[in-house]
Order: sequence, then C-alpha cells, then structure tokens
Amino acid sequence: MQRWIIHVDMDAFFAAVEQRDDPSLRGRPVIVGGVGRRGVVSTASYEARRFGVHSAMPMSEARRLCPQGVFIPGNHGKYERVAAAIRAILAAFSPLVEPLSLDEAFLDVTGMEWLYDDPKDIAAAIKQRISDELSLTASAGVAPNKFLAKLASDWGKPDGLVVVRPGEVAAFLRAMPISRLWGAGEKTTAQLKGIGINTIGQLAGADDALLHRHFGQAADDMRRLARGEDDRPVVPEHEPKSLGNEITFAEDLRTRDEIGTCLLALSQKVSRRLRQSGYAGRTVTVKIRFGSFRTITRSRTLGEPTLLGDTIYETARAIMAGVELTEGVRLLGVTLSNLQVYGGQTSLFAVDEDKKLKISVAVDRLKDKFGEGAVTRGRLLIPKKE
DNA sequence: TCTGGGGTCCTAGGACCC
DNA sequence: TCTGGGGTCCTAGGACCC
Repeated sequence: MQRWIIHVDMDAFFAAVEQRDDPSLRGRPVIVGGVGRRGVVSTASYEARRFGVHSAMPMSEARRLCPQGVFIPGNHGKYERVAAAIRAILAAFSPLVEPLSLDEAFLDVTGMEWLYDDPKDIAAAIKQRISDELSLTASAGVAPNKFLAKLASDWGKPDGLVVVRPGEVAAFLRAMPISRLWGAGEKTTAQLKGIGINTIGQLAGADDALLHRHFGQAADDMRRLARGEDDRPVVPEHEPKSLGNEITFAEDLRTRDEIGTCLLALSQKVSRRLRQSGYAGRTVTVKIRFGSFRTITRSRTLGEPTLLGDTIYETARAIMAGVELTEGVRLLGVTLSNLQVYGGQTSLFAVDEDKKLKISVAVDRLKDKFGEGAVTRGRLLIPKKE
C-alpha cells in the first residue's frame, strides 16, 4: 500500500502566538528568545526575518539588525498549552501522530482513502482546524515518507500545503540545496560542498567510493535520503533516554562555592522532573562550558538508579571536585541518563533512600499547591549576583 | 554585549569477562 | 616472554535537530 505521511509545522510558532494574543504586535517584527546578555533568538516572526533575523542567532546581533524589533522573553508554559491543543487536533486525524517538538509533528495517514479521496484533503482539513480553533497558521507537507514530507512542509512556508507524489520525487529533490538533507548540518554540508556536491540531486548521483571515503557507513543513509527513500516509521511514543537541565550565566562563575550552589539547584530541578515523569536514572553527567567556550562533560554511573536530588547533587559535587578550574565557568548542566521507569516500588531503593523520596514527594506537593518558590533550600536563598 | 536549552545518535577507546 | 577475539559496559566528545 502507498504510504502517506503528513508533516505539520507551525509558522514562526512562538512569535505567532505572541502576535495572536497581543494585537499591537501584529505586523511588527517580533523576536522571542533570551533577552538577557548571552541570549539567542528562539523564533523570529516573518516581519523580523526580513531584517535577516533567524533562530539561534545571538540576540545582540538580532538587536543590531532590527533595532525596531519587539523583543520578548517568551512564555514556555503558554506555548506548551497551545501545543497540547494542536496535538489534540492532530489526534482527530490519525492515531499515528509523532510530535517532533512543540510545533511539529508527523502523521501517518496511510490507508485513509475511505475517508478522504486524497491525502492532500486531510492536510487541508488539519490546517483549517488549526486556523479556526487556534487562530494560527501551519504549513503542511504530504509525501510518501517522513523526509519528503518534512521538505515539503518547509517548501510552502508560511501557510503552505505542498504534496509530493511518488512520480514527482526525483524532480522535487533534484535542485534542492544539499543543506536541506536531514542530518547534514554545518560540518557535513561544508564537507559535501568540498567534494562538489551542492544539491540533493548531485548527491543521489555521486560516486559511491568517493562518498564512502568521506562518510564511511553514513554514506549509504545519505544516499538513500537523497534518492527520496526513507522507511522510518511514524512512532507515537518514545521512551526518554536522558533528562537534564543546564544554564548559561550572565557572568562567568569564578568560585567553587557559586558552582556548588548552582549544581544543587540544577540537581533539584532534574530530580523533580524525574519524579514528575516517573523515571529514575543511573548515570549523572555534569557539563561545564568555560569562558573560552571549551566544553567538557564528566559522568559517573551509580550502582542503582536514583531520582533523589541529594544523591544527584552529591554525585555532581564529587564529579566537580575532579575538574580543574583554570578559567571562569559560563555554563553548568546536570543530566541523568541510563533511565528506567520508576514504578514507585521501594524495592528499587535502599530504605533511607526511600525515606528521602517520600520527603521529596511531599515537597513536590507543596510546590504544586503553593508554587515553585514555596519550599527551597536555605542555600538557594542567598541572592545570586546577576 | 558572539555563540540557549532541550534532546538524540554515533564513534572510539579502555576495562573487563570469557 | 610479542600481545586472539568477541561482547558488554562505561566514558568523552561531537554532530545534529528543533
């Protein structure tokens, strides 16, 4: 049976939500992102893109390019609520919906001809409902596989609807810039251009030995994508592999004391998210980015999985003790991996660990009820230098 | 006023075991 | 008394995605 995949991608999602909710922002260049020092652009409205502003650009540069822009820190909680509403709409069209991020998803609509004559009609109906119910525009791509559907949704942005039928694949890909190849970022794109491959069509016809020399095993995957072949299924649920938090400081941290305080806060944040999501982890990784942007990770694997802030913090602290501090610290991160579902059974933990867990859960309840600031470590109340 | 924060996947070396 | 070999786990780094 012919597979049909739809990729739905919201247009300038964060900025569009802000413009929807504040009419004074409509028609103006809106830039959502980190507004402090060292922030980057998360989403630029189409008005702002005309000034050359784009995602991942340092905010300082965005301000230079577009001084008349409206700069907004954004409201992640709100975007998550809108995203949930979008997913609810998508779920009405297929049981096979795979969210890629807050604002993107794949749907497998294979075999729905009995409901719709053409898969294009499904995509149109999705766009219509998103517009009617949420006052936002989405772009959609309809194609025989994920890779082509994603390229197709991008091709029509904003408010686009592009269908790539089986017979049109080669023509669709022929002149497509090589940078659009899934998995080809800055480095790979530069490497490909270095051997004279500038379009996906050129990659499809490139010399096999040449490709293998440069990309080894990955050459075969690249080639398949370039020919429009992609049999990856749409998978609705993924088990998480890791869960972490990191923070970039406005000013580099210089003392072990400040670093320790930050590791404690990060450990507690991660611990709380683990408990909320029902996972425990066995490997603690500390990430450190120095003032020079040199970045290292150091990890330690425990004998038993944990989701306790204290255990995560003690491990992070021990890891940090082994790191030489020759320059200021720009970023700290704490991540847990080697995750497994924590079903609540105490057999997973030693007895005193279980006691601590009960206290943590009680603290969680207080925070749920009275807000995140209701209960905190004395140490975290020391005002931080901003 | 260079370079966020959430992730995934891959590679490669070393330890360790049989 | 010149160094096999496969499997698994751990660690570190890096490319990539949104």
